[in-house]
Amino acid sequence: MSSSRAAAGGEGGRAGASAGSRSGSGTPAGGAKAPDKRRLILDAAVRVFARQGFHACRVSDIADEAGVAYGLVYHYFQSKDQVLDTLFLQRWDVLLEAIRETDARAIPAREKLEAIAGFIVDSYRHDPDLMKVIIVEVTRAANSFGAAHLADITLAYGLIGGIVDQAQRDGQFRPEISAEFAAQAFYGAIEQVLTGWIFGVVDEDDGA
Amino acid sequence: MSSSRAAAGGEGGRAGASAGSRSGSGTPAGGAKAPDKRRLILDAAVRVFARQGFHACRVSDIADEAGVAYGLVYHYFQSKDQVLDTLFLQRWDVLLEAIRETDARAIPAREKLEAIAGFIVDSYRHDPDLMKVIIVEVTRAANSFGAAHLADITLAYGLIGGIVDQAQRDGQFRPEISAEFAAQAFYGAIEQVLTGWIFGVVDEDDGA
DNA sequence: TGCGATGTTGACTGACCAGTCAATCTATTC
DNA sequence: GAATAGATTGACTGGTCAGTCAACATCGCA
Repeated sequence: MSSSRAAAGGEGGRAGASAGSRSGSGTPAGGAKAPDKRRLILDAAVRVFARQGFHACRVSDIADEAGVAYGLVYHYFQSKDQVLDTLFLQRWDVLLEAIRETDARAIPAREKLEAIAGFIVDSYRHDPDLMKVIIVEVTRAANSFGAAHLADITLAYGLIGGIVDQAQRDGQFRPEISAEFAAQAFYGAIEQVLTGWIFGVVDEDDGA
Repeated sequence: MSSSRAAAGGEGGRAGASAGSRSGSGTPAGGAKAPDKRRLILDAAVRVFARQGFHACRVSDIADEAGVAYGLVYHYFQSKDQVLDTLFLQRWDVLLEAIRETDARAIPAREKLEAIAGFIVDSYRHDPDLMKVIIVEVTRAANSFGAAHLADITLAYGLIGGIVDQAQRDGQFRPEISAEFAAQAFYGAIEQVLTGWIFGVVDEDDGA
């Protein structure tokens, strides 16, 4: 479910304005024919982006890493940007869904936030490269991809803010600081800790 | 004092390897002759970087904004990178000094952290463009400039961590989570809130 | 006033790389 | 076993910019 939706979401941003002109788009429309190479390219891109960074790498690096020809990347994706867009949307949808699901549970707000933090940390432990790419190249890249996906990113803050807001009305949380401020600080703290792990400036122990 | 020190720190990173070949380097050595144009270029760069982003802008944009010829940028700076390096180092030194000074005061650790957060927020209020550039283009740009200045950035985390560590020994703070973890989360929360202000996803009220 | 040093100019070059495209290969269908 | 459609290839193009450089302007000093 999530993969098809994420793959379809290709408004992109930068790059050409000639979208949706050809037949389909990413996935070869109806007949599920060649999911192999497309997936291969995405997985290779994660590794290359994580290793060299999005801007520092060339499309040929991705093709080489995937073991396919240069042109094939453009057979499955409209642009280099769209490869990253796809990776991001795919994962971000999962995160948003996890937040919504957590929020729906009948547990104290504090535990909800702990669950969300735990989910993000688990995502990192499960696939560090992918999380590195998403955080470093999108979430924290406010001038490039962060701007293109600002709405999606802000949605996550909003959901977290909603949890805090509700808890403040219930009297679970103190009302001194605004919910959206708290949400921002909460998310920022998690992301910074992950960034610390990613770049090895702190080693991985917990506490929260 | 701080400007001359910051201007001198020019190991840089990327770009050419032909450093320090010509006479002096940045500031025209001994005789304080033309501080005008150099400062003009730095100020223009702040505006351009804040508006367009470092990667998206051209060196000619900086020159135009400053009202000087293209080549003059290269008279005062070895590379486009070095312009940003200079801006960063200049401001970061001020921050590090503020943290050290705060730490030296005989006040509770909680107040120290509040003072540091306040200093960063004040820096933003005083010159939002400069803080935007430093946060967006350096501090959060872990793959490009963040990597080049990792040592400086980590130094700040270390100083904050030191405050927490001391407070844990004193019994002021609980020892459950490691000091470096706390420092990372503390700094991340501040930076994320500022980022929220910078990109207008949250409006500016306080609470902490 | 003349001369070296320093400041200032902007056209030009060289490298880099995203994206194109025509050709080739590999099913699948009738 | 042709014919069609999609998959795959990689050499090539076009545009973009960082950085260079040779010429010109201005300043300070003897």
